[in-house]
Amino acid sequence: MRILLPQPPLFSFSECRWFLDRGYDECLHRFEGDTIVKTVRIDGAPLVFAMRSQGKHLVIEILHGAPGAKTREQLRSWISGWLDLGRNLQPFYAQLKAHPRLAWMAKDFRGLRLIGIPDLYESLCWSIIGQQINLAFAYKLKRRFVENYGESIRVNGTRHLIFPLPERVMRARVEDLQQLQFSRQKIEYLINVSRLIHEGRLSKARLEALPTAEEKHQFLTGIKGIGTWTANYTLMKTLNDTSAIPHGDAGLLNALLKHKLIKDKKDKAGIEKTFRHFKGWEAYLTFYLWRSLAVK
DNA sequence: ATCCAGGGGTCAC
DNA sequence: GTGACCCATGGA
Repeated sequence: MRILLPQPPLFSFSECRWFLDRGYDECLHRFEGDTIVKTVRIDGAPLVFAMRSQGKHLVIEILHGAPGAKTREQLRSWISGWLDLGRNLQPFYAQLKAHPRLAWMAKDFRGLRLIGIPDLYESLCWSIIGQQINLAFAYKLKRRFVENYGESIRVNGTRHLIFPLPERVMRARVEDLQQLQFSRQKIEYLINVSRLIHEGRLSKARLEALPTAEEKHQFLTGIKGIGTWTANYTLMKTLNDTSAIPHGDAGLLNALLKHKLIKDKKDKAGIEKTFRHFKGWEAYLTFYLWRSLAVK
């Protein structure tokens, strides 16, 4: 009962693996050789799948979860969004190759896709958890969050963690989360977002229904704990908006400095000038710039 | 020891 | 609308 997904042009599983396997303590997926094993929720139900690249396809196997036709189709669609498989990267590569300082990335990172976080709740929680702290610590906090409030599923003797449901986090005790080294603000934001999602006042569908990026941005920043960085990060990672820029992002600024595209971190003109060459592909440029921090 | 982390809210001016 | 301050802790 395998699912086959054709690999689009300008897609490289090994390039995408860079992001998925960067050495951080990721608790929602892991690699076993060339195979990634990941947990997701499909219609709220936990599912564990394995995926590897084979020839011209991605081969997916469901290890846990109802393998019905509907689930398979939903998983296929989920993975397509996660790896941004439906995107034609040709225009982005044309712009990238024309850039005097960054053209090399088109060759060196060829086939790297914007790896997303299709689940809005997971995306917002991760943004809140990761705010202001270094990534190693952020992954530690995420693991504690998932281990304490999520579910765990055993497949062939291995334990797999499933991201928590908002209803559970909504009822979490502040003291318990403080024990896990969450700051009072992060706890407040997490519980509040959990409530909004659980009550249906905030959902991916509701967000997608808003006609413009500005309205989506406004809707998100109206929520406590979600500022301009998180709003744009969400548009980029969850709604696959290739025009979104996570303004103020530390990694983005460091990469722009590294490639001498800005003179300091307040150089708004330099930032604007750089992104002007990548209209419609700002999120991809950002993702490639993050990638560039890991080389040389 | 000091500064920065894949920020955001609050408050003073 | 801008800037100082706080949150909390880890890592370099």
